[in-house]
Amino acid sequence: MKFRRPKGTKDVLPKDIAKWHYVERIIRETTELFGFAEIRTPTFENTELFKRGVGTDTDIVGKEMYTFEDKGGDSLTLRPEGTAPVMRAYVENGMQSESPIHKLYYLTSMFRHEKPQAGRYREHTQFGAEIVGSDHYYCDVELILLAKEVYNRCGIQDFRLKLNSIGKAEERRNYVEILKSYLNSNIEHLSEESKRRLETNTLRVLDSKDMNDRKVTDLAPKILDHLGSESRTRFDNVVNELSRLGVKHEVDFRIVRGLDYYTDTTFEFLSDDLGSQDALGGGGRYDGLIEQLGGKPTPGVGFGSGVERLIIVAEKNGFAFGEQKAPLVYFIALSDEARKICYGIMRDLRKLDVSCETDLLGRSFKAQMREANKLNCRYVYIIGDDELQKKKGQLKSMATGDQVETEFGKIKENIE
RNA sequence: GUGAGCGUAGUUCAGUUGGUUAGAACAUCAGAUUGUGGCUCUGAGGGUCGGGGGUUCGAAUCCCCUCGCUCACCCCA
Repeated sequence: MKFRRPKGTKDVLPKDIAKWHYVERIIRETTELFGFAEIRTPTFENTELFKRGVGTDTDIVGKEMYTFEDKGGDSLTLRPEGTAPVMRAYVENGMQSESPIHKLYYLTSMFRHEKPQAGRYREHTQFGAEIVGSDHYYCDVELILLAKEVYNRCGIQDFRLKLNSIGKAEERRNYVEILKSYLNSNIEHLSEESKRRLETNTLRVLDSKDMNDRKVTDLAPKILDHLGSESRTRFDNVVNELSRLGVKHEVDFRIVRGLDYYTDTTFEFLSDDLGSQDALGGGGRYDGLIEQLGGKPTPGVGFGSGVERLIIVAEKNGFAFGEQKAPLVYFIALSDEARKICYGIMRDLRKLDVSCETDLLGRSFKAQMREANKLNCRYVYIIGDDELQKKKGQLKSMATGDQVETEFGKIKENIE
């Protein structure tokens, strides 16, 4: 019997891990530079949280959740998205009474039962940031700036930023009625999927890729023309501020997002280096969510961004990730007695933060030299019978080939 | 859930109209005069040809079923 990893999951092997560490570091450093603090929530939550927060008509909740019953009969779900859990934690821990505003970020796995394809996994890593407690338009801008800065620092320059506003709940309800009647009058041109969606999640008809759907929606009434003055002003402020700060963007009425909690600003970052799944990240404002989860009415805005996709795009752009660090000194012992001496020297060096390792297979001298070379060690330290006698080993630089007799206790002084 | 393409050593791939013990490169390991890496040379290990069934004297090759992978639809990060 052969075991395979579950469909849609991945193994990150040692040869690729340096890449992940590097990107994770950029994400954390950049996000903290903007004054965000990390928050960690459980890998699974009560299923009801996502039904309530994300919405039962969404694809995520409707057909993509990993839901199971535990031994106590509770229905639990592996986190399919980051915002609802963070807001649950915000409310549950009374964070609003610590401070009127919180800037939070996360970097963790998300789980969705989808059919895997390029850039789409069943377990994927997302970093996201949320600003809770303020409805100031600059919050929206700040988050966009943060995402942009992370992308830039990963060598990604040529992504597209698309923006839209879907207004406040009531404005959207009114608009949806207008859109519905327009779509109904053109229903014979719509795809089957869009016909179904027309009733369940009308806005989503707008982001259909179907050519015929697009012909219909191109001429559909636009939500931006149906916003109240407050929403309209906020949207104009966001757009103008982005322009003023030199952030390229385009307004696109199709950016409606698939989660129910969004209000007002919505945005997506798209890349051409990603095949069919072209979203690098996306987000928006969710002013009703916290109330929905039982908290006091509190505004919030956030985004999520796929780390696998970020790495894919960075790689395509030839980004130089760091390399795995090689041990500095490789110890070669030519006898059992010499080996014991090595173990002691290595213990002492490691206390001094000098990285070192030695052969664990009892291999030949030549094989050990080869190993040191393959690992890219800067030095080898050789102890044979002569060296045991003199209590001085041979410290050899792999780059120059130079070799100097060095006392057992004086290796650190003779390297670097 | 729907559709298309692809499954041969660890990896990337060859494999002639079905015909002997299924190959190469890279990788791995070992050796090339006594205790010195990279380059080179020599050699070794490693495959139930995704799995099952069928046709045939004979199947990696033909047929059927099945599983897996990949990409697209869908959806999103």
